[in-house]
Amino acid sequence: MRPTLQRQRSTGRVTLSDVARIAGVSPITVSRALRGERSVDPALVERVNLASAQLGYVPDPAARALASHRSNHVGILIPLLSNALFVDLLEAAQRTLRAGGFQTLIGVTHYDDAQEQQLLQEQLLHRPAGLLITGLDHNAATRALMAQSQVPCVHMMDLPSRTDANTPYCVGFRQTDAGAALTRLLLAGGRRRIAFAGAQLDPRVMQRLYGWRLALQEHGLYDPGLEWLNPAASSLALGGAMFEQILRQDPPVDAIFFCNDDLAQGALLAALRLGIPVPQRMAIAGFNDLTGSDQMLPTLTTVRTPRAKIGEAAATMLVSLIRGEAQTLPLVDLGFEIVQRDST
Amino acid sequence: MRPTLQRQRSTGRVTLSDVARIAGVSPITVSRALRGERSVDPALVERVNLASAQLGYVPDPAARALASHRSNHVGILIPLLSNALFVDLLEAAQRTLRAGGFQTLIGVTHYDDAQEQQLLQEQLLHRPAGLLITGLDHNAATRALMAQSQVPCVHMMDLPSRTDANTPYCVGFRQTDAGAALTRLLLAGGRRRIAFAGAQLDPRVMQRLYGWRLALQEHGLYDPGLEWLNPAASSLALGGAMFEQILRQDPPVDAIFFCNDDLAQGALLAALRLGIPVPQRMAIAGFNDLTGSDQMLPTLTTVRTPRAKIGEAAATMLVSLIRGEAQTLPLVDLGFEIVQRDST
DNA sequence: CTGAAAGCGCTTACAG
DNA sequence: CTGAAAGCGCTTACAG
Repeated sequence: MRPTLQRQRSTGRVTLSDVARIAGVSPITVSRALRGERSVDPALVERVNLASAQLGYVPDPAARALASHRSNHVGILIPLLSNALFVDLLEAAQRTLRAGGFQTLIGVTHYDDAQEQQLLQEQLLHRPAGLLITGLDHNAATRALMAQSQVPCVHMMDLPSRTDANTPYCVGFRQTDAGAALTRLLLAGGRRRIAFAGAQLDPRVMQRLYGWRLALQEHGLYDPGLEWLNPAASSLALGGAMFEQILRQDPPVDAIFFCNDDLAQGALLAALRLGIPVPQRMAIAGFNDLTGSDQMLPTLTTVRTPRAKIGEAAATMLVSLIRGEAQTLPLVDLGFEIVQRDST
Repeated sequence: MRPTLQRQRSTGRVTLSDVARIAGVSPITVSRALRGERSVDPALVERVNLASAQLGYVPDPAARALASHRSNHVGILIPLLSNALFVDLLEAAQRTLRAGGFQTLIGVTHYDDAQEQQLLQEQLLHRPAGLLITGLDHNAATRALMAQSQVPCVHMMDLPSRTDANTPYCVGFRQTDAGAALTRLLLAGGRRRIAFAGAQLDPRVMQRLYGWRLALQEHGLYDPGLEWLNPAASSLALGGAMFEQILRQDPPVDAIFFCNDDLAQGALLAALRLGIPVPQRMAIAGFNDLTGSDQMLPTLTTVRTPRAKIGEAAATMLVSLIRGEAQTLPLVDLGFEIVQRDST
């Protein structure tokens, strides 16, 4: 016997053809049965499933992607991992997507348009089945990439101010309303000079700012001098520094609405350090209800945002878009909750 | 003319063959030139690069993975995203891997062996080029999967206690030494009854515990009653609760070594709430130097761990393993740094 | 409802 | 140093 000239490239991997052989059908039928395509004889589906389980068959994602021009990846784009908010969003989305059989590709944009575009481009190379992206504001290049790719996409966190025929799929809550609601709580508590302290200045912070502005204007208490905006990243240290600045303002401020809890926590610690009584001399409120806000001294009044629910609902919506299932509304408002504690 | 019977499946995508045609060489030569394989005429490489740039060619990762049995994915396994420690580790690793042209697949194990195994299995389906995994302790099934897969792997955070021929690739620092060093600092400050408060009880926490034990034994001050271990997840609230418990211990404790900064921060807040003077009545120390520890009142003494450096160095090591470059030592010790502040 | 053929876009294994 | 052929493991597009 001469040596076999067969070219050996096969890994020991179980393939579709192996399943087909055992089930006694063609490979295409196996493919269809396993993907749950209708129009396959239920009896054959049964045989295919049996053979597949018996052999421990698992489809090769690369082969599938190459043939179908669509992978089982879902790209997720978030601004930061250092804000617990986005970690909660991400974990919930990832859990839901995994359950649906998708692999997540995570891109951290650092609030940078160029990085966002670059990350999207890299994700698109993998022909993702879907995209989950934070926010509604993206530059033209990014929007063009998304549109060209034809990949289903759900936006998280923000909701458009008005709905029309072109409304993108989005799951979130109304940041402006939340900002206004928190401000009204402070007003109801008798505060008159309420400052807004914002960092990062991303679109969601700006929407909270608008909400705050609206609420003050309703009462004729708006003063541009009460806007303290710093483009630096949000942190405890920055919150402390902003608190000290605002404390020196004249006429005196009697409440501060920080755009994120870490700033507010930093302010609370600074107040402790300086011996400023909170809420007597100064009321302090935050946003997001992050870890530790209920442990501070005094405990922090804030807005609880439903980021885990948003991540889950956005992923669920995306999966049903990918599967081409009947879609309900493109816009899901998950609301928010004011959490009043001792700092106001 | 009869209609063309050509089957239309092509996307408008630029392929290797397009580049080959323009460059006037065979597709295989393009493939080799672009992958930087040596043994291609430099003049041809030049032509290929030109043609490739001109057409804006980008290789299809799925086709590449299918043909070569290796994707450009790198799997990363970390326990949690809710501990800032792992976020820093992840971000640094991901940045380095992206620069090397790899896509990361992130799996969050929640300190659960079954989840870890499941996530690894899913990642392995994608035939990753490499693996980055947290810690050295994994169950038999996980170890078997890693070994079978033959995928290069680097372990992060931990270092094995002894080195032998089978030492896995790892980048981290000696947790035991760090635990002992921090304890010795407390001893040097005159503390005699030093409690260890641990949560989560993962392998790294246990190593810190051993270090603490060693240091106390050196001074004949070890007492098993000083070990406060709680398997629950680490949090500010838990730190506060543990502080209150330990405070009531008799004979009284004069210092507490918390296994993670969030516990210590919670303890500091509880002390403030209860009016317990820190460090006079009780010294408090943490571990990791997380965000906010330098903002607390008093500021927190802790151990600064080089997680960003670990992520970067581990990724760099992995990339060179993937590329088959000459390897230096399989073990990289990045050390740690004691940060003495006002709480001790 | 089912299948034979072709193709997705690369790389491997040979050969020269 | 270079290439023609085959193959990776699936799915698409036709046809019946």
